[in-house]
Order: sequence, then C-alpha cells, then structure tokens
Amino acid sequence: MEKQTVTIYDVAREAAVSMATVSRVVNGNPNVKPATRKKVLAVIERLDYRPNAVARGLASKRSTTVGVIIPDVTNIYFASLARGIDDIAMMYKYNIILTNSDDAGEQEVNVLNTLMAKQVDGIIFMGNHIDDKLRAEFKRAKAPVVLAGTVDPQGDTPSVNIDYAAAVEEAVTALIKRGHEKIAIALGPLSQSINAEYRLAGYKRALNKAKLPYDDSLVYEAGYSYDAGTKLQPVIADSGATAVFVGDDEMAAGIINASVESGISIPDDLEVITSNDTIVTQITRPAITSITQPLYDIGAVAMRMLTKLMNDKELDEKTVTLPYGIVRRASTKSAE
Amino acid sequence: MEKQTVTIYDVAREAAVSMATVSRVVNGNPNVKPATRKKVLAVIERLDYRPNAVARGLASKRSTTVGVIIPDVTNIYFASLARGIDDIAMMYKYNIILTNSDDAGEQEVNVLNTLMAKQVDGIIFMGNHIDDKLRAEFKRAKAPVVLAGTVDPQGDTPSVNIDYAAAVEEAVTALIKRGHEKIAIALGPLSQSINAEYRLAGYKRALNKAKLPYDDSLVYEAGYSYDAGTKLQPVIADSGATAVFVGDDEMAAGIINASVESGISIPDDLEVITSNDTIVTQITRPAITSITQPLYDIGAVAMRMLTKLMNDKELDEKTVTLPYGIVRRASTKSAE
DNA sequence: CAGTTTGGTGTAATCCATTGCAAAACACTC
DNA sequence: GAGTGTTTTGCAATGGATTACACCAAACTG
Repeated sequence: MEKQTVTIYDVAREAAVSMATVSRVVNGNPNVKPATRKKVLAVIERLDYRPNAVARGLASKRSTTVGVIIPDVTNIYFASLARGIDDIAMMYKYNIILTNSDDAGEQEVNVLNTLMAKQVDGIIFMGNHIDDKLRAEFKRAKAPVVLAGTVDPQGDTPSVNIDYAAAVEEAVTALIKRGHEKIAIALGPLSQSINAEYRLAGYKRALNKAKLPYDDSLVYEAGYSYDAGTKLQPVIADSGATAVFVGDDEMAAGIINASVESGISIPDDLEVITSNDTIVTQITRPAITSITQPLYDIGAVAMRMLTKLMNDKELDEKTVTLPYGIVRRASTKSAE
Repeated sequence: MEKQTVTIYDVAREAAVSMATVSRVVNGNPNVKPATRKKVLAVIERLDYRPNAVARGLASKRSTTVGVIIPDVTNIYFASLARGIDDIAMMYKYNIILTNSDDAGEQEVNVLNTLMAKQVDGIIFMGNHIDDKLRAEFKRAKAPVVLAGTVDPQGDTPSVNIDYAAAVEEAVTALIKRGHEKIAIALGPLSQSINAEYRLAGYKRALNKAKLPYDDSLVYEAGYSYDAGTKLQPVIADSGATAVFVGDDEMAAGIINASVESGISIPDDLEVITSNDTIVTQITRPAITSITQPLYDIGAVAMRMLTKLMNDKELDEKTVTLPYGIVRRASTKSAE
C-alpha cells in the first residue's frame, strides 16, 4: 500500500482552478482574489497537500538549502558556530546540509562538489586553512560562499572572524606586563594560516613591542585535543617558560591537568591563557583565563551575510571582524 | 554574466547519443557499449558536466538525503552520535540535513514536516522524549525513521540505545556494595521517559534488590548543564547523601566543582558517577567515574539501519541495544 | 461611452534528469 | 540468407512544481 502523494494538480482539480493559481496561493502571491484563495486553502487543508520541495527547487532553481562544511561536529568551537548558523538559517527558512570535512583538503573539495550538485543556494565554510585549490573551488561554485571562524589571508571570500592576532597580542602583552619573560605558545598545526599567520604573528608583535627576544623553541605545535595537551605539558615544563598561551581549550585543559599532577602550581609556576572560552575553561581547576569570542554570533552573522548574497544584495563589508574580549579566571594572576 | 549550467542534454548532443545513454553512463548502468561509454565520459569531462541532484531527485523519487533531528549540536553527547551518523551516511553517499529542535515538541514536528517536504529518504531522530504526537508524525511520514540515543517506551520505531536502566542499576549497585545507604540521583526533566522510565527505574531496582528504602527527596531534577549542576550541589549536600548518580556529564562536573569549592571531598564525602563518558569526565578533578557508551557507534548503527530501511530491506532487530560499560575514575572509591 | 488600466486566472513551456518500452544493431545458428 | 536471441540505443512519458505570457473582466479615465 504505497503512501500516495497529493500534488498541486490534485488540488487544482478539486478546487476547480488552475495549477498556477494554487501555486500563487501557496507562495503568497497577492494577485489572487480572496474568495479564490480561501477556496484553495480549504482544499489544501482537506487533502493535506504539502508542496514537494524538490520539484519546487527544480522549477525555481532555488533549493532553500545551504551547505555547511565543518571540520568536526564534535568540536565544541565549530559546533557553537554551527548552532548560530542553523538558528539564523531556520529564521530565513533555509535548511542546512551539514558535512564533516576533518579539515582535510581533499575531503573539503569533494564535499563542496556534492553540495553544488545538490544545488544549494549558498555555502558556509568552516576550517582551519584555505589553500589555492579551495579558493579555486569557491570561485567555480555557482553559489556564494561565506567563511565562518575561518580566515583567508588573501581575503577574497567574505568572512566573519575576530581579530585573532590582536587578541593574542593583547593576551601575551598582559603576561609580559606581569613580568614574564619566557612565554611559550602552544598552537595547532603551523601549516594552518590561523596559527602561523595570525596567532603566532600576534605573539611576535607582543614580544617585539616589549623588546623581548623571539625564541623558536618556545613555539609548540600539537593537535587540538586534551591528550595532545597532556603530552605537551612536560615539554613546556622543561622549557623554563613561566607562562603559556594556548590555541585550543581542550589542549589547555590537558596542559593544566598534567601540570597540576606533576606538582606545578598554576598560576604561580605557570600562567595559562587559552583561546576559545568554551565550557571547558570553566570546568578545569583552576579555571582557564581565555580570549572570549562571540561564537554563536560568528555563525549567525555569517549566515546573515549569506542570505544577503543569495538574494543578490550587496554586502556592507566583506570581511567582518567581531569584537573579542579576555575573561580572567584562576589560571592567571590578577593584574597589578 | 550568468554562470551557465551544462545539462545532460548538452552532453548528449555533443556526444551524438541520446540523453538516456548519457544517463546510463553516469549511473553506471552496464548496458552500454564500452566505446560509447568512453566517448560519453570524454564529453562529460570536456564540458565539466555534473548531474543536477535536484532534477535527479525529482525523476527518481530519491533524494539521497536523510534528515537528522538533534536537540542541540553543541551538546557533545548528541554531537558524537551525529558524527557517527554522518560518517556512515557519507559512506553510503547520503547527505545529512541537520536541524536543531531544542527538544521542543512543537519544533520537532515542524522540522519533521520540513524534512518530509524536502523529500528526504529517511530520518534519524534524536531527542529525550517521544510523545504520541511525535509517534503519529513518524507514522504519517513516507520515509523510514530510526531513533538514535533516544528511547520510545512503546518501541514502535526502530532504535539504537544502550540499556540505560541496567547501566544505572549496575552503577548504583556498586555504590551500595561500598556501603552507601543514602544515594542521591540527579537527572534531567522527569517528564522525559529516558529519565523517568529508564534511569530512575534502574535506580529503584538497585535499591530494591538491596532492600534499601526509596526516598523521593533524594531524586533531583535539573537542566543538562554545568550551571544546573553547581546550583544543585548545595541541595544535594544538605540531603545527607554520601553518593550521587548523575544523568549528564556537564551537570556532574558542576556538582563536583561546587562540592570541592565548599570543602566537600570527592570521593571521600561524596562519590559521583555520571552517564555519558564525554571528554568532560576526564577534565574535572577528580575525574568522573562514568557509564561508557559507544556514542559514535550508536549513530553509526542507526544510520546503517536506516540505509536498510530505505532500500526496503528487513531489519534483523528493530530495537538494537549496544553494550555499555563503567569506567572507574577518581570520583569514586575503588571497589574492595 | 470608447479607451486604458488593473486585477485575476489559465495555458503551456520549462526546469533536468530517470526509465519503461520499442526499435535497431549485431552475432550466431542452421 | 532467413530466423532467433542479445546487446545497445533512442523515444517519449514522467516527476511536481514555477512562471512568462495571454486573456478576459472589471474598474477607471476623460
């Protein structure tokens, strides 16, 4: 017993009007006589008619669907952006096709092509690195692309971010002011521009302004995970650094716990500042001082921009920079 | 300068064959002479033709898209399931339309209807409670539905879970064996069957078997969040309970931190066991003993079941129960 | 009151593929 | 070379909407 589908044609017949009129009623086109509208709506109600979005998409060339590429949904940072994206998308009646890319270039390109095949009206891309191949794909795409929480040093693609370099600079400068001279920095892969070209640059700038020497051996590269942090901690301890800036909250949590366990007092022996202000920063003991970012808003603003682009409107600014802050918790000493 | 689209018709013309043949080549239909196939593939390559998935969906009545309803992507528990779902979906060439429901019945129904309008081939539903309204919608849907990490006490809908009641019973029994007589239980809303009909039932069973009295006032209802945990902690402390089972990891983290801060020693004064073994359980100090669940697999198995249903195959079992475990960490004393 | 707008509705083309059926092409057999 | 059986291929219907265009009727204009 196949579940049969009610089509616009059925409605037209029952209501004794043409398909065009039914379509107008469904789409809220004002050029329909109120009496006709009422009659059609009654039939729609009676037959429980629901427009087929696929057919609609084919005819109108708009799928009211946007593609979202995310490195990993289980990463709280990106998941928070995704939440902002979805909420705004829903507000504008768009749906989200969400796909994990694992930050892998090849996979990103693949996914992008699948999304284009599905005729998404736009794409929001999240990732840690944009390379030429990706840029080329973005150009090739018929749909607009917006980057969320993702930097493209070349700035071709519209994007929403905070000023990572300035945030790191401010955080590190605060450490310097408290007298630290050996400040380590633990980041994700330096092959990713967010780390190499923004965070590290901010760190260098802070050192520079304070006329402190930049020392390669205080720069650490690790994975974005708790375990990576615990493994990295002894190395940092050996370096003699008295403070560390960390590029990922889970990594920072790993460093904190491993430090405490090996008898290092935080913040007395080592001050720690991290980057994303996720819930993790409140759970550790001591809790972690962090750069704060409007995560939800980064996603939300990116989606708002995308809706504009999808409707062929101009963007006020192509590269949006939202404000960041720094929230002090117990992993750093109070400023004097 | 409109970006023009290459259609199957263009390919057919250029290759001097019919659309049907092109379609066969694209879909890997074996009834094509190798020479023809090669010729068509060459043209496809040259024109950079990519099939329009929407048109394909309309003609074939399959969208190769599945809907996924999730309470909140930023919840690590559900996000982990989603990751399993997406990986398997991708393996079977399906895409995921992901939508947040906030666990709100009305929103869930809405979203379900939108997904059906988009002609998804199947739906994976995650949530904390299934009511009659939802069950009715599931029946009405033309596409199969599978529940992931979500119980339906009536068991109409295929689902993948662990045996929550047994897990809680085992955890609480272990506490009882260590001599606890006043064991509190902190859960999410009791209006949700996972809490009222499974976790609480397991708790009662454990007490029952040990002939301990069941005391209403040791049952706490709170939100699934860190803050809810910190707020709940003083109440638990006042109850005189010497151990507590918690239904959510973030809530447990809140209870732990608030306890430690108010001078309560964990596990000496209060033992804590939680439910989901997310990364949070490793980050707190003490780390939290937890029921372990194969989160990724719950999602993955659910998606596998859905692919079977979408291809009209029979399910071996409709209600799949995956194994759980209990991992001891520092928030409980070692068993003697 | 003829002439022009405007409003409401229908006709039919279009969107881009899939697919059942029929025909053509080819290979064999006797 | 006719007859039979397979492969290949094409024709054309189909899926369920949107939308340009045409048309008629009602309302307005001077």
